[in-house]
Amino acid sequence: MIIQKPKGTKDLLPEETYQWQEVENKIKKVLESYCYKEIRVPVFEHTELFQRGVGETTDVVQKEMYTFDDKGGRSITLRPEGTAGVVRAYLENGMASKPSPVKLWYNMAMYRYENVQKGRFREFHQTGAELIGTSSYLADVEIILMAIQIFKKLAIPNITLTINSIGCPTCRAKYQEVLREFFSQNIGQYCETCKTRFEKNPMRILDCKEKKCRTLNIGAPRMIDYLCEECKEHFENVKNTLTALDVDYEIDTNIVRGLDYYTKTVFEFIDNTSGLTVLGGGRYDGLVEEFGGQPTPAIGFAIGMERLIEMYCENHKNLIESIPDIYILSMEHESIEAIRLAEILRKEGIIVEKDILQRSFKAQMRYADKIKAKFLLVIGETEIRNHKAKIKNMQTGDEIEVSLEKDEIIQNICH
RNA sequence: GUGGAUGUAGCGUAGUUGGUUAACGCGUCAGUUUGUGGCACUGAAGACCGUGGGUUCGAGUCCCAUCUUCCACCCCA
Repeated sequence: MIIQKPKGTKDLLPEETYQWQEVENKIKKVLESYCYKEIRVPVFEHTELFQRGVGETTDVVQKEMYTFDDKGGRSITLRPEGTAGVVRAYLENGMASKPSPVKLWYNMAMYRYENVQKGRFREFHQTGAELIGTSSYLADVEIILMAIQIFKKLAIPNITLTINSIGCPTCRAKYQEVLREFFSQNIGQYCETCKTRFEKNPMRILDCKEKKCRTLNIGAPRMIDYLCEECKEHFENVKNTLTALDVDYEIDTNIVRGLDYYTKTVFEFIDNTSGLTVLGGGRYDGLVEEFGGQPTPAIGFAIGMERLIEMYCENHKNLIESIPDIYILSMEHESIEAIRLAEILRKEGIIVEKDILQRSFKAQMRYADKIKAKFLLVIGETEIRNHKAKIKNMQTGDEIEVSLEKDEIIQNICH
């Protein structure tokens, strides 16, 4: 083996591809039932889009982007997430003047230069939804409900919905001051990364996994206690409505999303078995404006497809693959007739396999069996002369004589 | 970026204290004489033992480096 696939990438073999399609189709049905429309945007964008959208200080932008100069000297980046590109497309294509709200969904590959581990790849896929043009808590509720429906549709158990509010820029700035003050008391005892976080983004310290930091964090001020009136009311409305709708959720005041554009409501769906986040999302009321549009509130989420499918397959072992309806067995003298018949049947939507290796009769029989062909038709000299042949049911071994007419053949293999 | 484990035919494995043509199972292909598969039997193809150095008369077996895969930190979906 001279060349192997780049680190963090995956080949999807036919078996898995069918599994993916199954999951993708189910998700699509849910999304479309909420009137979301599919959008596809470029794999690469100008680097600046992500720097401004995702945020200069985030890890994603600072150390995880696939960035390069193209031959024209432009700085290009492989998308590390979907929202920035979708919002860019929304503005660039004048979708702001479509009836509001604009509801979009996507299923796209993402690229992040990270170290590979469980549920983490350098090329991975996200299916996401973006709801642009409403600040109402009803939007938050709808998008969370839609996420829940996806898990229901896929019959995936054992997930927890956690929500939090990280406020708007105004109240968050105030909170960060308070937080800095709290941390400054014994910042010396924190781990090294937390010390740099203290300067860059103190909220991240809350998310630290180090034991000593965790204990130091006890009693830290919580964002939700510092929300401004508007943010507070919004969050209350979201919570109350979810409760009224019998939605189970937990409030996790430590959820700090890694992308800078989030505001107000943020939420995650956690796989209780692996502890990984399979779906994450939140409001991003400032992003459209950041990209030069009119101030436009929006909310969205993204599902980690590799993680989701991993969960799905634990509960669904059934394999779907396309197997031939019929195998046409013929020797070389009759190959023209066999090809003609195969073409006619395929035109009718029948899945047909036939010999293209010029194998012996017996080898063809064996092959038909191995590929699990449902029926078998032998075309030989006598069959062509009499315009009649036997269709064999490969499971039962029964044979029925039919004329070599497509209708009669189809009739006998479709039921 | 840091730390730990891993790497032998398509897949799963065996390879004894370093010693001649690297073994087995599954799979693949072909055959077991008249046009009917699944079983069984026979045979074949397929591995420069992840890669590159080094030690040695001699390395899949020892040493170093590097890459991959897996796991943890970090971060995220």
